[in-house]
Amino acid sequence: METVGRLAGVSQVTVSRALSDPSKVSPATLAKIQEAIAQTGFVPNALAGALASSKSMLISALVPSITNIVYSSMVKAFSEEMRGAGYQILLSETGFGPEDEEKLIAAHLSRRPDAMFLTGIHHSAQARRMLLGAEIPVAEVWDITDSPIDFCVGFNHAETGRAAAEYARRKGYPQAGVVSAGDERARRRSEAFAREWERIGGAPVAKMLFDAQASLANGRAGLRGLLAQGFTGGVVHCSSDLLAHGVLIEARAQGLDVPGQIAVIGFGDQDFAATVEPGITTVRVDMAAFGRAAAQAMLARLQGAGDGPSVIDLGFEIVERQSA
Amino acid sequence: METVGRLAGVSQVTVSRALSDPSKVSPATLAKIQEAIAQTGFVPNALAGALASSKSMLISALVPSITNIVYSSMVKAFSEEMRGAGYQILLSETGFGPEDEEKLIAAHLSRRPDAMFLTGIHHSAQARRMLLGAEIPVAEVWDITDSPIDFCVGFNHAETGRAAAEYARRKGYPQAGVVSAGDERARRRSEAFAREWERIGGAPVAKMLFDAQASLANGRAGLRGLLAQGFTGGVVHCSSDLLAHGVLIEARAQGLDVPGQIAVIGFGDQDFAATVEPGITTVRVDMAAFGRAAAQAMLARLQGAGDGPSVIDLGFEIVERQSA
DNA sequence: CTGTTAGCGCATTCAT
DNA sequence: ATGAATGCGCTAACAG
Repeated sequence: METVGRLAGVSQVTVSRALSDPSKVSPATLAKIQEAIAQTGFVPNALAGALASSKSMLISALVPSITNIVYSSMVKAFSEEMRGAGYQILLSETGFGPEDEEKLIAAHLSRRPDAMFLTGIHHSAQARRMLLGAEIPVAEVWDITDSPIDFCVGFNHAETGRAAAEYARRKGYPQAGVVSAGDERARRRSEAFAREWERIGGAPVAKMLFDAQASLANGRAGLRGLLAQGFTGGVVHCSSDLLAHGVLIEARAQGLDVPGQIAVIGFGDQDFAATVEPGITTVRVDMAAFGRAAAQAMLARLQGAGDGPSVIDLGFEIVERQSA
Repeated sequence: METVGRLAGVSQVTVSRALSDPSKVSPATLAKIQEAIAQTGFVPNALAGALASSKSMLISALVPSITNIVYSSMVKAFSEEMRGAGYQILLSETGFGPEDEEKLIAAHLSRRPDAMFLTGIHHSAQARRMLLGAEIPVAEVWDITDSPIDFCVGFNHAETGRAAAEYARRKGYPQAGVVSAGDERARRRSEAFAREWERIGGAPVAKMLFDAQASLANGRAGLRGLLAQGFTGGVVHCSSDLLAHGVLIEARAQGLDVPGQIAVIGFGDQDFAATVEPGITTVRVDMAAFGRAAAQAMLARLQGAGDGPSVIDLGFEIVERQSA
């Protein structure tokens, strides 16, 4: 800025002003400064700016996996919204489980983000302490709790399982099975389905619980596993649409009619759920909406507009298609 | 650090040393400092550190879309590798097209990243100038060119199309069609397929070129479009496995035999390509490998180990399955 | 092994 | 509308 200023015949402060609030500088000098910037190829140093102003315009975001469309579409919506307000996103993957998350949170906080986006509501005590100590807005997204660190945006996972169980019972399927991916929230949905199914009179539920992430291959293996357990037909509750699609493929490969012999309920309402044949009956949750809602609540806090609600439940809805 | 130092009975510098290189501090004071840190909940300010040392330990990464598994898996592999060396990733979406990319590059450079990860080889002149001016390692990934800004890691997109055409001709399919997504590289693959197919004696190629991203729905619409154009059967080259899967679904919905009436070639060898039925014949490119290779080359430059090769061609391979 | 002295490049007072 | 002075919290020499 010093150099640019000299070239424009003004001081460093004036250059700073021209950049942060052009209206505070006379049009004539503004023009000279802009020319000097163009000539020198000057790029302001945001590190120094952040240090001086203690506003980094940086938002930290931590998700379990960026290759998982559920999280990446949340982050996408979130960052588009935040970018509109001038913020950039420092994104990291935590994997599933709070161990490494703690180190990551520390690393992120050292960059003095203006706010933080976290996935889920389970964080180590130390992590909570650090977050509280940072005194910045913290969003916990994709799940809800009564005691968020700051605020949470999500829905009740167990409730989706119960709703699916009730739906399936109403349809009169003779048996039920679940196929579930390894993450904690997926398990909670599946467990809730099974428990509710049995509670309202269903026969004991066959289970295929994977440790790995959801994939088509696991969906196929899941149905094979259920059949091997003596599951002879009925409804299969899957912790994600991807698994549901895999079950569909395996059912067809085995010559089983869907939904006549095997009915399938997915989760997520990904775009392909409506496109495959038969269409997948599923639980719709609007991933992008979580990202947007988190961003809006965060921006409100960043702009000091009171604290707003601390629990934002966006709910879900069962979408009936042909698979169940 | 001042506060921590007072608590530990040492000066601020000693605290700095204890953090950056514990071996430069006596075990006794180190212990005292660590205790003081624990008591105060001190989190070092990486902004100040970066400003003072001109090493931000930050890597900028720009991808067209984070919800696209192709890019997100590249970034995933890249960031895992870079994180191992202590770097964090500042990630942004550029969308497709170099317009907004320029602004994003400027925004990223203002944070003084130690290096930059770019997708593709097409960047505005102004962007190139800024990047060159920043004097940092720049990786251009997922495509290759003879004149990278710094270095590139990718493969020849047109060549994949030509290889697919040759494969398809050898198989003797009577006609060919292409279904292509909107991005420039997808187009290049599709165009190369069509041109080569016709060059080596194939009949004129029917085309369905979408402006949008690939999706199952577009794959289905693509096959419908080809059939409407008078395509009566033969091979369909798709710019991605997702489109290929959509074509497969539509073919089945229309009662067309695969590969008897409709043969399908995809691109990418995503995990589902081997799982669906019939398995998708496709062009395998190892997304994670691009990320890793980019990271390794970047780390070498960051550690000043000469400049290394500036064009890293990781190639591709055709994977034959049942669909073609 | 530890402390002192200078900046890093800006934003933020307070002047003028 | 502009400038001078000060400090954000740290690292990098240089002493001792």
